Parts: sequence; C-alpha cells; structure tokens
Amino acid sequence: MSLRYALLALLRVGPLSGYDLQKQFAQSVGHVWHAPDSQIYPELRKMELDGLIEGEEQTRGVRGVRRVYHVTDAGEQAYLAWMEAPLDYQRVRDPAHLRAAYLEGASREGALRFLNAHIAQWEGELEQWEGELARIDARDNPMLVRRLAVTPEADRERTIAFKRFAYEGLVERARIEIEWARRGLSLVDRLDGPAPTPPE
Amino acid sequence: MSLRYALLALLRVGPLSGYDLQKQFAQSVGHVWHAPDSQIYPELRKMELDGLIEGEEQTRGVRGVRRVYHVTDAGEQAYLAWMEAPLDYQRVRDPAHLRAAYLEGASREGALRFLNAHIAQWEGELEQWEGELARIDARDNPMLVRRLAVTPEADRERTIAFKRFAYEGLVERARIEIEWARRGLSLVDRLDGPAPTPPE
DNA sequence: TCCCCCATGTAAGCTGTTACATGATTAA
DNA sequence: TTAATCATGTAACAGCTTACATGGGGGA
Repeated sequence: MSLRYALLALLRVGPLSGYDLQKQFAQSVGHVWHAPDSQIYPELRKMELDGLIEGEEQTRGVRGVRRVYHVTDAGEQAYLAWMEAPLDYQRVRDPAHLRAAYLEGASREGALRFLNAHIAQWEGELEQWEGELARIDARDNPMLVRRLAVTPEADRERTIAFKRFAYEGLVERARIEIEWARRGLSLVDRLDGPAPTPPE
Repeated sequence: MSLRYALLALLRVGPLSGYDLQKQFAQSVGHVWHAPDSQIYPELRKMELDGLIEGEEQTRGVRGVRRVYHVTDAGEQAYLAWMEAPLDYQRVRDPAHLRAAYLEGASREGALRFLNAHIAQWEGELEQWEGELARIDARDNPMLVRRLAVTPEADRERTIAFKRFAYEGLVERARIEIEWARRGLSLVDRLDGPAPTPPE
C-alpha cells in the first residue's frame, strides 16, 4: 500500500501526468520505493477510482492525449492520515543474510563471488543515495525545488532536514553492508587461505 | 525463489516432516527468511513435484498420517548450484525511509510515534538476532547441533564462522536502524522543541 | 523518412498474506 | 473429557515482475 502514498507525496507538490510522474518518481521517491511504470499507471487509475486523485485529459498535438492528475481533498486527507498511522513492517526476508548463514555450502570461489557482488550491489545504492544527499544540499532536485517553492518559509528547514535524515540513514545502511561483506572476504581468506587472484 | 533453498538448507541436515520443518524453520532460518506454514506446506509439495525432495507417508497412531521429506540428489545439486549462483537483489522498497523522507507532512506527535515504533521494531529484531548469536556460541540451537553432528570435523569451524558472520551483520543492521531513529528523535526535538512527555 | 521520446497501458505468472478449515493424538 | 499440540492444508486477495503491445509527436 505504500506505492500510492509515494505517488501522493509527489502529486501533492503539483499536478503531473502519469508519464511525468513516472519520470520524477525514478529520481526522487523511487530511491526509497521502486516502482516500474507498469505498476504506476494502473495504480493511478485505482487511486482515481478511490477518489484520491483526479485526472484531466489534455490534448497533445492533434490527436495525442495525456491525463494530468491532481490530488483531491480526500487524497490529501488520506496522505496525512497515513503519515500519522503506524507503519506495517514486513517480515524479514533477506536473501543475502540467508545465503551468508549457510555459506559453508558454497565453494571458496562461490563465497567470494557472493561477497563481491554484495559489495558491488551496495556500492551502487550508496552512490545513488550519496548523490541524492548532495542534490538535497545543493537544492538541485527538480521535485525538491518545486516542493520548497510551495512550502511556507517556516517549514522549509523541516522539509530539508527530514529529507537529509532519511538519506543519511540509507547511506549508513549501505556502508555497513559493504563493511560487513568486506569482513566476509577476510573471513574466507582466514578459513580457506588467501585468494589466488585477489579481487580488484 | 529463496524459500525452497531455505527449506533445503534445513532438510539437508536430515529428514523432517512438514510440521517439524515448520517448527525448526521458525527458530533457525526463519530469522532471516520468514515463511508461514500456509506457504511451507504447498512449497514442499511443489518441491516434491520438481524432484528436489521426496516424502514418505508415515502412520501416526491409528489413522494419523505425516509426510517425512528428505532431499534427493537433484535437490542437493540444486541447492549447491544456488549457492554458486548470483543472488537476485530485490529493488529497494523501504516504507520506513519513505516515510522519513516526507516526515514534514506528519505532526510532531506522529513523527515521534513513527520513530519510537521504528526503534521498538528493530529492538525486537535485535533481541532475536543477539539471542541467536548467543545460541550459536553456546551450540544451543537444535538444528545447528544436528548440522554439526553430520559435518566433518574439518568443516565445523567454517559452518560456525559463517553462521556467526551472518547474524553479526543482522545485529549491526538493527543497531544502526535504532541509532538512526534516535537521531531522528533528537532532530524532532531540535525542530519542534522538546516533547512534553518524553518517551520512556 | 526515420528515430527517439512521449504516453499509456495489458496479461500472465509468481510470491506472499490473511483467514479459514479439518481432523487426529496425547497428556492432564 | 477437554485442551493442547500434532498435522496438513485451501481460498481469496494483494502486490510485484516481466514481457508484450500500441501509437502519436517532433526534430534531423
């Protein structure tokens, strides 16, 4: 159910078409909640049915059409209610730690491949999130700029502070995943002797 | 697809009925990969159809029946192949950091509730994982003891070491989540003034 | 005229959740 | 005899993935 609130968070800033929304999504809230366009378009339709948003058809050229959505009062209230409500935490389902817990079943090479892939995976995420932190500080994200433009001066610090806070948490998480996997590499070396071809 | 490998990891130690498996699951691999029994029983049936395991019907009392499963050669090979194969990482979908990033939309009370619930959530996980770490060190987990009993002496250190490694990672993760949320509490205090009723 | 971007979806399938359903055995 | 535990499921639904499908607009 988080997807619709992620979409509302963006739409609250101002009306957007499904396409624009999906583009903005990828470079803002998509950093914490991924969704492909094949999920976004139907969800927007459902949200409209539920009265959270309304879409207006706009013509584009001669025969092109696009739907521009805006948040209704009911949508605004649903968003604020979600913000006050407890989150439902998913039960843990962590493939990397599952594999790590039974890594004695892998060959030394398999273990090293796994750990290096884990490092690469989280270095990728880290780069994304550090980039976003830098863009927050530089006020260099289009959605954030639009949001700040419609935010009363008194609330801007708050808005920025929470955004920084969220991304700082993500960055720290990526860092400990990387450190953990590096310790795993050392562990494999200790248990099985050093690798013949050291990983770059 | 991880569930079947989690189940294979347990069954490889020795044959178990669906019921026993499900009980052992909850206190071992279930710490990293949750699954309810309503998912385990059908999955076992599917794994049998796929030839990874075989079940034998045993009578229990006069008319009771239970199926005891063991891993086939094909199952063993599928498990080892999975251990060597790259993991597929799920795209990020993190409700807590999603909410944190837009926490300016919450009231001060809502923000505090969210952060305190986050702390409580991860303290619960932390307790589980620290408990499991202690049980690993004390050789006090039934499945681990059975596993070590069928593991050649030379591989026991490896088995223990990887299990510790996995749970250490989980413990660290829980700790930084808690620290992060505590910093969030301070941030709310700084932005909105201290809470009238400080959280216990 | 061709290609890239704009624009919006559908369909099949898998995984997981929640709730419900059923009956047997065993110990108090 | 009653309750706990053993034992095994089914059904409906939600959410997400992957692949496929279609066509218009605008610039080189």
